[in-house]
Amino acid sequence: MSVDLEGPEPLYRQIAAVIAGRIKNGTYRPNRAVPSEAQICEEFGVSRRTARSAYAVLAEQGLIITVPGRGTFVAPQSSEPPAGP
Amino acid sequence: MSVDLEGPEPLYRQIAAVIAGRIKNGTYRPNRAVPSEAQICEEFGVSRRTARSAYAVLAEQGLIITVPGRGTFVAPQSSEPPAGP
Amino acid sequence: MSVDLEGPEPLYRQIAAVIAGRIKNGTYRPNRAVPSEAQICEEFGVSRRTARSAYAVLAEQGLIITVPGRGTFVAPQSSEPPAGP
Amino acid sequence: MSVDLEGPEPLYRQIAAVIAGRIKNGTYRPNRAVPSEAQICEEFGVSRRTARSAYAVLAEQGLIITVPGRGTFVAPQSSEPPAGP
DNA sequence: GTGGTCTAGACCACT
DNA sequence: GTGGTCTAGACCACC
Repeated sequence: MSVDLEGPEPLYRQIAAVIAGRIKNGTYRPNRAVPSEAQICEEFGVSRRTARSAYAVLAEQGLIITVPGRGTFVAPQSSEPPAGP
Repeated sequence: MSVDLEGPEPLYRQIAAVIAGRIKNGTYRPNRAVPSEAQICEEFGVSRRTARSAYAVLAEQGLIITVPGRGTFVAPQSSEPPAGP
Repeated sequence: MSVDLEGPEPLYRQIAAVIAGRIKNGTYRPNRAVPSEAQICEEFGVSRRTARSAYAVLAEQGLIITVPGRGTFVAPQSSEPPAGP
Repeated sequence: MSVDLEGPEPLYRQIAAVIAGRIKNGTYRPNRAVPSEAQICEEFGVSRRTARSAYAVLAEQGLIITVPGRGTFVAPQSSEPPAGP
């Protein structure tokens, strides 16, 4: 769940992977908020720039959507929902 | 740990061998950075071109990987890790 | 250019009318910024909510457009431009 | 060909539009370099951050491709070539 | 020389 | 509070 500051993988990609994992395992659920950019800065100890880059990756993958002034949310039908019928 | 300026072995191969040795004996560990090209230039007193050639050899052997904008790193499962279970 | 705190007209409408006047007489020109919400607060001594309400009126009239992260601007071809051909 | 620093459109989008126009009208031709990020900074008087954002837009549209250490280039079959058979 | 990554800070509208 | 935009600076590998 943590990132490797000294590893070869860019920080923003590591963070994106961590958040993507939480979305896929149901920690963050569809139509619910993911941590704000500021919270990402705190949790991973990175600048806002890096936090935004991480979320840009996830948005490009369609996993999250951002709403100016409101926040960032897990996309409605992202990947595999944690529970079926 | 030094190089032989007058021997038959090309400088860049001598340097590559030194670095490979440090990787194999655990001085440089998997997923951690090796010295930057600039640091190689300083340590061995060589040009940047020579430093690059040395790292090209190591990359071809799969010992290191380079990541644009982040640096050069020891490959994840390179050769023998310094400590077992 | 001032507002009437005791009159029947809501503050935000009075402010909207003042700004609309400045747009129409060319004080604020097309594609140029109008005062930020914070500046409206200062100039008229109102709360941010009131400033926002005033600008909401102008946006509804098509006189201004807002761009997240950049500011608020006079619409491209708003009403009567100050100078003809 | 210039940008409006005070207009509502974000700078990076204005720059992206200018470069896209030059690609479409043949000023910049397929498989040829577009201005480097540094040149964009100079020509439009913006920071490198803004220059990169502009090129990110064009890359997303498939108009350009970037090659680390080499430069940025017009994509091979971008849009309408300026001359037919 | 090139682009890729990262930091620390700012101001804006929006809720 | 939120995200969107922008600046000024840095270090890195790559050519």
